Amino acid sequence: MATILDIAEIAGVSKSTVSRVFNNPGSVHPETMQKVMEAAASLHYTPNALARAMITKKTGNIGFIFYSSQKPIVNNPFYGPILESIIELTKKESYSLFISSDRDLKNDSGEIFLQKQVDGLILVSQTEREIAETFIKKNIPIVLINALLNLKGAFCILSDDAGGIHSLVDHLVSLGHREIGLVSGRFSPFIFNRRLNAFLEGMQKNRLTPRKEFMITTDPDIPSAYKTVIPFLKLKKKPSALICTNDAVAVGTMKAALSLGLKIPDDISITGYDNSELCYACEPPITSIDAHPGELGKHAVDKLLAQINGKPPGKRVITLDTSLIKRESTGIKKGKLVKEAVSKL
Amino acid sequence: MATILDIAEIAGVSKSTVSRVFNNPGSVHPETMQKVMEAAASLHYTPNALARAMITKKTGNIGFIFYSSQKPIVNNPFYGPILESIIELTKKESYSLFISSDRDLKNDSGEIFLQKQVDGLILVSQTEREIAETFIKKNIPIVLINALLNLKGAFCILSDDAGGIHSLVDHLVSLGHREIGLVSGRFSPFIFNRRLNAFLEGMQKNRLTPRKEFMITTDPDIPSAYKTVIPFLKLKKKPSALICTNDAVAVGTMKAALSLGLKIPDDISITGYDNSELCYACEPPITSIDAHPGELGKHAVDKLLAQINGKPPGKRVITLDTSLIKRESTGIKKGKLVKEAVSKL
DNA sequence: GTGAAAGCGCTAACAT
DNA sequence: ATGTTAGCGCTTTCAC
Repeated sequence: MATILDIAEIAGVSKSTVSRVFNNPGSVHPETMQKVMEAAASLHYTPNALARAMITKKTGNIGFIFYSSQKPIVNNPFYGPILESIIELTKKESYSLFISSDRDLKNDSGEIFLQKQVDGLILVSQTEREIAETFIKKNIPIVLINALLNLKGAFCILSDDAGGIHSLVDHLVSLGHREIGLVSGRFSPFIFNRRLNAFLEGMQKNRLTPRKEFMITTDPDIPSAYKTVIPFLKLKKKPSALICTNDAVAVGTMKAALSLGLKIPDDISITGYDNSELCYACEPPITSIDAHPGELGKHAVDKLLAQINGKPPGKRVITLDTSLIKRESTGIKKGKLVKEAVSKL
Repeated sequence: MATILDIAEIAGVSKSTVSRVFNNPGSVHPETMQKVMEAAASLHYTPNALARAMITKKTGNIGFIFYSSQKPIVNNPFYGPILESIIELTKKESYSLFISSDRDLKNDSGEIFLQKQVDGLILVSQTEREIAETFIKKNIPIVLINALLNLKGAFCILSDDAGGIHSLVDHLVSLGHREIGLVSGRFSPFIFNRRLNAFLEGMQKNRLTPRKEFMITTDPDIPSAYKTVIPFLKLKKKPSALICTNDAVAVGTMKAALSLGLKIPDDISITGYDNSELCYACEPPITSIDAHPGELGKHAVDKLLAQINGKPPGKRVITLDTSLIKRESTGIKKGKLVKEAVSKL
């Protein structure tokens, strides 16, 4: 592998001049520059990013760290699009992206340990306070997505889960539903609880009493949701609408309902969350919440780069709005309430 | 940030000894080792991976390079799971994973240029011969996934697309179908053509003549497929079965058929490819091909690490089998052929 | 078993 | 505008 010394020799200049050609071209005589460029090309020279980073203390790397218990991170309707947008945006700013799990942040003895050199970190999903503190202390900028830490230097990008769930409850209520259930997917505790509490709040705001029997929990994939929900749907007493905390759960729930001969939305309305492809792959298409994951990624990258570049990073906590996407899985509640509901529309 | 020099001072030894403690613990007196470890702990020492890599010429990094035109790479039913498995496996081997697009491999003047230091690269989807050659020449091991290059040192992991498509054709033929169409998603030319040719071959093997009017092309997402396929399905003369080159295309096609009042599989059988969640999210569930993307990732990592560690990497080209997953979107062809078909089953 | 010294490839003062 | 020098943090001979 060619080095600047090889180039310097061929071009008949010192290695500092070669270095300048690449880092501060303005300060070099055009003719010298020409010679250096030619020499570099002839050697197929590639600068050694390591050596450069050692001096500049800038690696040009950003770490994307995910919560290891969040098993499918790439094939996740929420985190996948976030990662996709972060890849895109960091690339645009000429940063490279390192992917690893939070478990790799600790060495064998459990101490927090940054294996790789990075200029900043984006920590996604559940994040331990200790991890965040360690990096802040080491002056490595961090941004958290979907985690909230009351810690100076811990910039948090959140989605307005409460708003999302509220808009679903309101939507269902406006359709005449009073008995609304919740099918919660087992996500990180943070999100799990955020959505659960939002549901309780949303019901309360509408002067409705959430019933414990109408709140169930499942692994957040289609087959699990299907299995979990079948016995529940066989019960005599069941809600006229179900809010599922993500689309996979909604699909499983819907399939279960259909298999039991229930009509959707006539017999039961169902909503999802994430607004993934699943929503319009199934029949009927599912009403869902678009959390704009790409936007979350964008804000995270912006805040991280601001910190790295010493610019004012702005507010420490940002919560992004969600959008309600109405589809055919939700409809007017059958029965005596129909008229009232219609008048509300 | 603490360095080995700081530790050396506290422990009262030379920095070489400190270095040895971390790299060759056997060669150090237990007592000395103890002192060094304590000093390191007290300083929350983290080795500088950059400095180490500069000397050892091993970065512990692997690059995952994707074809930039392959836009959704993370949220892709085929490449997503590959990435997921590669993240998992490289992590297990204590490597870090760098993600970037093939476009970042070239500098402004179009020269191939490795911005980051890596021990090896996994190049996914379409890969330019020139890129592969450059890295091989620089002695950086590479493995290609879903690309075939006749080039010494270019290890290729392929999925048996032909086998997959053939098993679909055979399956449909066994159900009595004779008029089979193809809805091709616009993927990379390599995969596009592989599946197209496999279709032609598969038909031929069954002594059937593929008809050009029954072969259409679409962008590989649900809404595009839906739109593309509607006018086609309105034609009088149409096939009794359609092979779609991925699940999203199949879902779009199925939705279009259903919207036109066609019954599936009674009026038309439809197959997908990828065996993603979409297959069982829709109604009826879609017959598809599982290409075992996780296995592709595993083979890629294995071959790459073998090269990196100087072990025999084995065969240069590996083609992995696929599995046919039968579901309810395919059924016996209606009409006079039913009896014959049933007898074949 | 340990220390001294050299050097990985590069940048960044400091000169000139 | 260019060359000289020092040094980033670490590993690795080579002595002892």
